[in-house]
Amino acid sequence: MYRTHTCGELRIENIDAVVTLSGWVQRIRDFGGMSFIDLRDRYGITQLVVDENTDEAVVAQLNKLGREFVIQIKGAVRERSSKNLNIPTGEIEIALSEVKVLSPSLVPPFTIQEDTDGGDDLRMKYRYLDLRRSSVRENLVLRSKMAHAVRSYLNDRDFIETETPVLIKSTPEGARDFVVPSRMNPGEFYALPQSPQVFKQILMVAGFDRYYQIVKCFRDEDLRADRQPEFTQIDCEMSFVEQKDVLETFEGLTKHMFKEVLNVELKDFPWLTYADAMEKYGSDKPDIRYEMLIKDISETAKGKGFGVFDSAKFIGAICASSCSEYTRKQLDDLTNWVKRPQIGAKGLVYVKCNKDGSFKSSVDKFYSQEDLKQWSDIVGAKPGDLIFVMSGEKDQTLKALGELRLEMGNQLGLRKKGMYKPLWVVDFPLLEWNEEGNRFHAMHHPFTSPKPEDIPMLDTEPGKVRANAYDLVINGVEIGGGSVRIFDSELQAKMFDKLGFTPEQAQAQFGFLMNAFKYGAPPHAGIAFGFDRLVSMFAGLDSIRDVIAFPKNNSGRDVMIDSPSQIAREQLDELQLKLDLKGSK
RNA sequence: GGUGCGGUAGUUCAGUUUGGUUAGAAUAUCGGCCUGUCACGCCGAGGGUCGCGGGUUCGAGUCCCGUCCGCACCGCCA
Repeated sequence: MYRTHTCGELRIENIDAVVTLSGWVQRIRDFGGMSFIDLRDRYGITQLVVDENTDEAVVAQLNKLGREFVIQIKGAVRERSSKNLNIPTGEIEIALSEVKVLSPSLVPPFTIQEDTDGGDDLRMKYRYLDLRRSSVRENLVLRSKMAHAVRSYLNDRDFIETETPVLIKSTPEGARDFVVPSRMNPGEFYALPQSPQVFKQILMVAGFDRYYQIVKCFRDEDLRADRQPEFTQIDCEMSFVEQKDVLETFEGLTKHMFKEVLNVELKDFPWLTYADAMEKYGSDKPDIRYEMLIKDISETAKGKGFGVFDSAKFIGAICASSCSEYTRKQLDDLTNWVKRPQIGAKGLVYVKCNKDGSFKSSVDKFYSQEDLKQWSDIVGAKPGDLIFVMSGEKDQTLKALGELRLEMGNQLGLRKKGMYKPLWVVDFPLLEWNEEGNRFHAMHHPFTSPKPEDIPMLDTEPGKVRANAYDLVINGVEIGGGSVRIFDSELQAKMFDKLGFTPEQAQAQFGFLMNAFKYGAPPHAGIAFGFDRLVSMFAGLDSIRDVIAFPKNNSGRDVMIDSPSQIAREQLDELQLKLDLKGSK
């Protein structure tokens, strides 16, 4: 028997018990005449003690121990003479009577403790050591709890958890696919799913009525702190429902998770149309923990002789509270910040609303105090506030103001951790124009149903057609999205036509789905949540890497197992594949 | 594909702006002392391809060019 107790278990009640423990040596504190060893496992740390009463054979073995050795020990539980009330086991210690090394350890390349000295790269290479640290482990425990909360909520509501295949078919729409060659079908490839989308819709045709799956999805696109090539979705679909039914169910799921896991009670989620989100926040995933709304001041700002504004399609402003004392340097820094290529603004106009009620702006030459007062009224500025104005093409300007709004939110500490403000963004456009392909792309995916009242516009103004598509946004993070689906094969065929598919292409790519729709498809709708993002939000982290046991780095590499890697010539031969690498490697 | 920041003891970093003696600190490791620590303490030791390649210079961790790697972001992500 390796242990009678875990290292997090023993308390003052266990005094005098003779116990066996196993775990890792966290640290040895050697006082010459006596020594303390912290023994660690997943459950906690228990202090072992060696003193003048300890058997000499045991004392002799101490010299051989080092950090991260796995040992098994036996000893009597006793009360500490000097207690540590910071840890649950801090009132007791084990007087060692036996020590056995189960497995020695090399000196680890970084310290296994809360504030590790290891950098990200090194931690990933030795992820098995990094995972021994309690904070990383706790993130994964949190993840497990959240998955449990998802399953209990959905199981209670008659959802059926169903697995869908991972080796599927490549499609040209959307993200790049990861592809897998098929040995038995030379020259042909599977693709890994970007989402189980078509399978869950077919499960609805099959009459499953309510489906869910916590499932890996794959996209061969560049990575970010919140984007991994393989990631996990809570994927769901429901039959005989309308948009509001889906939103209700998954607002309920979200509230359930917050309550069960974080003990946070969320209020009902507001709805915001995509159009309003863009107008007010310059983003389709607004952070509504704070106001600072974008206001249109085009009317009052034009026609005063300031050429930049006079020629602009749109002039927008936001108001930063209590920032009128911003220095020249701070304003210059912000101006440079919005001029970076990532934002791409041409410039930034400011208006300081001085505490005495006067105004000082970077465009005083063109605008009177009365003009500036008008702007300040529109944005609702008070004396002591600072107004930022940007102009240009409407969509670009709104987005730039949205970025500035987020930056000011950061600077002013308005984006508070531990405060959660969810909302539904609804009525997304069905299509968006793609300059590169010179055609419309589905904004959500090609199975999304247009709003019935907008269907006539499909032929006249496709860009204006709204979809029954929705996103769940929390604190400016897109947590999930979904839509009411098309369940009519005719309308689905029309959608493919609008997306530039020939009937033959549509049939080849998605014929199985349109055929399925010909055999009695129920109205259905669904949603998928990005599980990793949700876990990282619950953990208070900005990156999803620390809530994934074995994440990939910025270049899509797993530095621990060193993948991707080359494969043997024999494997290529078996697949009848030949490499033709362009650059040198 | 693009922009920015970074790469110096096992590790995390300082040193680079303004080129100049033997490249430092903390921590880790090893040795010594220590009976109540829990980030133990004290004393000592070892430990460096300054990412790599080229250039400028009497002299390069420091300046220039190239390149590789890491991180963040833009593009991309239906």
